Amino acid sequence: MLEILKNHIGKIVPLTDQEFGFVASLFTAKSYKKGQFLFQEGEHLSRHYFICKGLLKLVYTDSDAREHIVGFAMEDWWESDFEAFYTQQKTSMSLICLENTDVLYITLENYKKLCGTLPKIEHFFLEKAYFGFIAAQKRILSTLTSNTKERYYQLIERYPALVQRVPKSQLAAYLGVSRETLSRLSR
Amino acid sequence: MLEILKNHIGKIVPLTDQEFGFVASLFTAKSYKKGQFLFQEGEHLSRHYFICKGLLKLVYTDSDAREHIVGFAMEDWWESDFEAFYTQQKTSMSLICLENTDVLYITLENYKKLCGTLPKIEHFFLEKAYFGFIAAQKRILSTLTSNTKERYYQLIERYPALVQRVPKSQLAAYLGVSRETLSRLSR
DNA sequence: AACCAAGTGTGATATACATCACTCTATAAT
DNA sequence: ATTATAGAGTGATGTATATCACACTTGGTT
Repeated sequence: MLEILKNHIGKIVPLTDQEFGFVASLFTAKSYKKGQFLFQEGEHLSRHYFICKGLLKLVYTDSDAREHIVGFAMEDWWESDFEAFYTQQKTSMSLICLENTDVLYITLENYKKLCGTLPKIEHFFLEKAYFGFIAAQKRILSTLTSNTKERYYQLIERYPALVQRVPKSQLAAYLGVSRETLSRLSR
Repeated sequence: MLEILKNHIGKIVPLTDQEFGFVASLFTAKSYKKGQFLFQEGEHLSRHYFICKGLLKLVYTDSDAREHIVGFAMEDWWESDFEAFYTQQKTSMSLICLENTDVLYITLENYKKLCGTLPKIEHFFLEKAYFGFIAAQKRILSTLTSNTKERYYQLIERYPALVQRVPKSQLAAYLGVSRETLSRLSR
């Protein structure tokens, strides 16, 4: 699993073996089964997750117990409740496995140590943050400019592998429409 | 105007006078009148803007010539078409003054020089990027969980000063509803 | 073989919102 | 003083989507 992380980081900031040895020493591997929670709404959260294998959903559950999917995460993605992690508040969302999943996680303490020691890694996370922000802005723009059908086809185009692996009811919860409406789209 | 920037950065990473002198040498001041474009869809963009005074909208215009407001920017905010700036593609959006506006801008070249020289500043931008991402994610969640009326009141609660200064038709273009629907909300 | 749960499709009805058309007001321009 | 213009309110109507109810398929479990 560490090899996956090394390749992933190396695409943006190449690291020497020694540097990566330090990075690796700050991560912990863990596996989860389909249906398990990595964290749950209202908990304290001290981990940022890198997904080596598997598929997850980041979920907000509203007062009527409806699930809204803030995002999916699969191989080579980072995920967490970022506000809760970074500002050390209680989580407002849950991270749940849609498939059996292997992750590497880093604690906030180690994250700070890492960025303080290796500026290259801070640059790596900055780049990740920029592209996360850009992707979020595109999703907002998509809801402003497009109807449900268009948004669904944009999703297929943008993340074809994801759409194959996720039930349509879950895609509906991501797009913000009912599963019935999504089911009727192609007519 | 430089004093505003110094205070702004200093809230996250305190700088010595010498350090800030270097920062300041890489920014350029410029003023715009209400209605002017800082940049326009389809242009090349090499500047990242810090708003010292004024109010702007970041706009995407669709194929039917409808304006969709991706975001507003006012005092103490940073704005640009971030993807275009950072990856040096053509802009897909326009940045337009809603009031007379004073900005400080930094070019991509100077931005890279700055981050390469002063790791503290890279940390500053990382923090800005994180909070930008968190805010975008909250806006997405707001569209998933809430109806128009709720989203409008969330906007008022979150940015009361902004709502005072922006015409309701523009708020409608930000919320993604027609101005008529926004006008009928309170009934 | 029988049963159960998850995922999906679809009909009927209700509702939120868009759209078009018109009006009114306040402010700026002539 | 008169005329534009921007912003905002509102009535009538059409449409996209939510909601409720039920049926069907599939793969796993007893």
